[in-house]
Amino acid sequence: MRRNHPAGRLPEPPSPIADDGDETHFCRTCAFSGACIAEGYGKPELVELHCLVEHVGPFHAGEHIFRTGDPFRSIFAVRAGTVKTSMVDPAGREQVLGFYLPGEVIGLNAIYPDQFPCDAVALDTAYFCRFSFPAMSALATRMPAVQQRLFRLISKELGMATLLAGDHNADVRMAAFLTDLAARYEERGFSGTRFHLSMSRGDIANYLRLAAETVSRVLSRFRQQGLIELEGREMVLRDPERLRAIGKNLLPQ
Amino acid sequence: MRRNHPAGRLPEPPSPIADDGDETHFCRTCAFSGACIAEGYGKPELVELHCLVEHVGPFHAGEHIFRTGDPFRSIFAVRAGTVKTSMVDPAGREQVLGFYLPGEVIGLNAIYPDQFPCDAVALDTAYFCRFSFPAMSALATRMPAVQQRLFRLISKELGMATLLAGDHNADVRMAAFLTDLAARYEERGFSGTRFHLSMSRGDIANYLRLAAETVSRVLSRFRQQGLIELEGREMVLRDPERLRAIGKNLLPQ
DNA sequence: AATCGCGCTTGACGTATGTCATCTCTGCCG
DNA sequence: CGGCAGAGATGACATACGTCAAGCGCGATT
Repeated sequence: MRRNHPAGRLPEPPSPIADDGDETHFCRTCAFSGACIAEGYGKPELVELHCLVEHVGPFHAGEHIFRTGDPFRSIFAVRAGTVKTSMVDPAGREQVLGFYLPGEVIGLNAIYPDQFPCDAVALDTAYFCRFSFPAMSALATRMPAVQQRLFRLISKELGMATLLAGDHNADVRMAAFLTDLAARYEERGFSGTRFHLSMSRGDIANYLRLAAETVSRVLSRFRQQGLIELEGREMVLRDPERLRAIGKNLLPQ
Repeated sequence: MRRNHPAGRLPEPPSPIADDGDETHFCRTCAFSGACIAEGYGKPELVELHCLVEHVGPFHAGEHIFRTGDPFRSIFAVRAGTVKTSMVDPAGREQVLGFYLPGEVIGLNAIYPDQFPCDAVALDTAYFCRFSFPAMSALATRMPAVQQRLFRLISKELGMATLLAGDHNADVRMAAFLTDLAARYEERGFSGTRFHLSMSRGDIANYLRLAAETVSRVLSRFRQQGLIELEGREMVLRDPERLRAIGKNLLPQ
């Protein structure tokens, strides 16, 4: 069967990177930047927040940021690249928990068990800000905006996990996945209609609790229906509104 | 088909109630009691924690504790009774999010959206401690143990939601559900092998993302296999270890 | 006592999606 | 250049679970 787009590769999408921070300013897209803005720049606490940050990386595709069972000491904000978190269930099957883009935070689910309950693997070259969690907690007790930010980050992640746990068919899951990804790219200032999928079909399938073959079939059908353009891992959303409508049952609001 | 247990009703299980708290002591089973113990009793902050508690109830079966969209001002610790939380998706289908026993806390998923994303309904007569969340946050900034407790409570809920989102068959889901329920009853000092199911088969099915008929069939099979005894909603776990083994893929650790 | 409604169970059947197998394409490496 | 491995697409088939339907038991209402 012929592909329904003209010959030739799609143009390169912009590369998502959020590393515009320095010693005294956060990356604009960082999940913690709101804490600063809320308090006003220049406060002495801000300097402290920066002091407890450590820049780490690069991690290359396939490298672990942390592993299941590692003692929980830090959370990580993605500065550049994409991360997959996953756990291996007692039957030895991998379960993908999430994908994380620049500006997002990984490691929050380690607070309760006090050790990482999952692996985090770079899907492409990735850089991070590492925040010592004890230090951040201590800071949070003096800086209500930081505490608020942490509560909201965890609570938001809880909301996402809840939605994914719902009972939805393959089309809904796939459309919601694409819409969510697009919204997150857009939120961070990247294109919300044109992006690179850093993860394999198998990872997407696993994340959505589908078989890889089902993901292939749904994507093929979406392409036939003119909802998307897709060549390899280069994605163009041709009809974001219909995608949103299809996935609405699984989307917030 | 004949039931495989002798004639006559099962004996009444003990009624789960956790209301042994007073003005200066928390209920032993309360999720917040740890915060006190960690700090040592008698500190002035403890009195403050008690000051921001308001006892509410009774709510009778079917009554709402809060509704979707209500502004988020408080979280609730269950003192007695059982609660179901659920959201209605855009297609109008109910999705049960969880069941909460005495000592457990509801409302944490409202922090991020700043309004309740779900309904909370009493399944039997229920009493609560209501904690003003702003007051509790403020207290948390002065009392690291309270902050820690809140972080851990939300993070734990995140872990549970993640497990439920996994891809597991009906037997695994049902066995894990029963094992988890038993563990939570036991943790609070009630029998972990003999308890009353306050929720309908339909609610269980919805929570586990199965059809009510499937729940009936699985329970019937578990009964035939001698794993459980069940009459109406009175449950006896006859082989908790095998149930745990069946559900292990979905259980923490 | 008769009626009704609801929760629950059980059987028959349909279907969405998983599983297995094959094929293509691409990139990598000797 | 040839061979190989892995990702992805697609078709054929299997199955777990949902849906539909019938029937039972029990408590509430009249």
